[in-house]
Amino acid sequence: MALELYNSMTRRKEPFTPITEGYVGIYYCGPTVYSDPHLGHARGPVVFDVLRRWLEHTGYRVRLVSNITDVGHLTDDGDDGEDKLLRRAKLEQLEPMEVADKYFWVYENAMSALGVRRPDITPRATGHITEQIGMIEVLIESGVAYESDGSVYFDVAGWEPYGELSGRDPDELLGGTRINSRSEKRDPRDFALWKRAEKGHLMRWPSPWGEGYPGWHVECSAMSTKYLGDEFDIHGGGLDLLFPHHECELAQAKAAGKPFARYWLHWNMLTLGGEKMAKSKGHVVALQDLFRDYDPLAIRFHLLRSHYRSVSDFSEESLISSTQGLRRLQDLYRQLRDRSKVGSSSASKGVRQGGDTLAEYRDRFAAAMNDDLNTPQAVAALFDAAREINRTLETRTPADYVESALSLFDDLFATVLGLVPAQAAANTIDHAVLGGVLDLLLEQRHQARIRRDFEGADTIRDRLGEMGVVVEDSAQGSRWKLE
RNA sequence: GGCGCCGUAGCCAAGUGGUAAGGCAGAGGUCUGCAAAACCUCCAUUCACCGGUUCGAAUCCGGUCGGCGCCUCCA
Repeated sequence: MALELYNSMTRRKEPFTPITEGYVGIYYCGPTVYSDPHLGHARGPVVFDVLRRWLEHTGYRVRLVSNITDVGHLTDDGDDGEDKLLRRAKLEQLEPMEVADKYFWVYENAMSALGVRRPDITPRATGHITEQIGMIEVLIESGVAYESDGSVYFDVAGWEPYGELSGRDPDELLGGTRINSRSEKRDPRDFALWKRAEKGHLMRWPSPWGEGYPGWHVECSAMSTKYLGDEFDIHGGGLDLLFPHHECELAQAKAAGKPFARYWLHWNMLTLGGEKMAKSKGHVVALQDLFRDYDPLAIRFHLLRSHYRSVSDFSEESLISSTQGLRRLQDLYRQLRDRSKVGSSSASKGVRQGGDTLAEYRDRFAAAMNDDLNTPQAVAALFDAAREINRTLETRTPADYVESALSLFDDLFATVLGLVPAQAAANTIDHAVLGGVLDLLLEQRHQARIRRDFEGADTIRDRLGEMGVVVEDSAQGSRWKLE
């Protein structure tokens, strides 16, 4: 079964066919870096990270581009709105670029903790002023943009398809728009491509229209097409960006003669107590705060346990339940690695396709992922696989079954969903000494148990437990693991 | 007002015409010196409510109630 994705443009699931066979170009809108990232900022990157991994797993070569907005946006639709970055800069007594850089790295580190692989390209708006100016010039030449007193606006009325993505009727947009008599816009619906920099405005660049700074929407049109071509496969973003941001991006790009994105993917909002997380209202859960109490990978897992197009209401209770569930899968993965190491250093590699009784789970996983990235169902398939594997491991342990199970979890759990801590791979080497010492202690404890010195055995277990080392006894002997 | 979405067990959450996935929590059991882990069993005759279509609906249509998003910056 082939991949289908829900395309916001057509409002349907569509079979995914890339422009160039075997290659996929993806762009999604990253954050404006002016304050600490919150949980809502994590959903898109995690979902697109999994999309990218799934595409790669199924044989595509992917180029993933995600921007960083480091030119703030206007805080209101008036001509004298204050820039978010500038406001923050004043608040923190910093250069605007200092603010952007500070929060860029906070964002980067948070995404990294969440197991999000870095995009292939992370373009910053301030690094692409030239491209943006170039695109604006094309739009002016085409007659769909006009200069007005040092600023440039897109002429919405002059672009017939406007509204095609969001399903909005341009004529009805007038209704709710405030009439501003002193506006330099010809039409209240027109949006800024370039803004004249007033005196004291810190971020400014020279342009054919005087010193100023780019409008918000144009950066994405310019940077996505620069790195992915005038037409590319997938454009993503939060549902809250559908209008006006993506509508405007699309209008600009098409008016400049670029076919632009073929599939538009929008992830839905995260809510807190039923209300959308919003920085402006302080109604957010900061990622840094969550990281103090929860494993970042559990947060990643939690995000994948709901479908990206559904609203997901966040609570610590639900995150705890995800933490528990993830632990079960990770424990099994660890055990499979241990068993594989012990049992089959020589015979393993070639045998795995022989007795793959777990193919059913791979198929279910694939079917779920191909169905518009239904990660909740994919995860469910893994839980079912885990139960069967655990059951089998209790009774008999054919070497190829262990290899087959490990292969399944390597591919789907570790590689595609990215739910294994990065250092796990290096664990065996880094912890060689630690492991040896722990094995020695467990041997001592085993001797104590044989003597029926349970007090002594329990002391070892308890002391290790205090250090974060969990000891588990089984028919095959005792195991330790780091919590 | 315009456009759109949602309401599934204690909690989280799939399923959008064929008779309710999965996770967490909970109960009982197996194993164990104990514990942990794991496994087994149980846990929604029912999908906000009312009508309709259909052999058959959580899924389609109409209505009611409740909640939310976008239309201004927003992941």
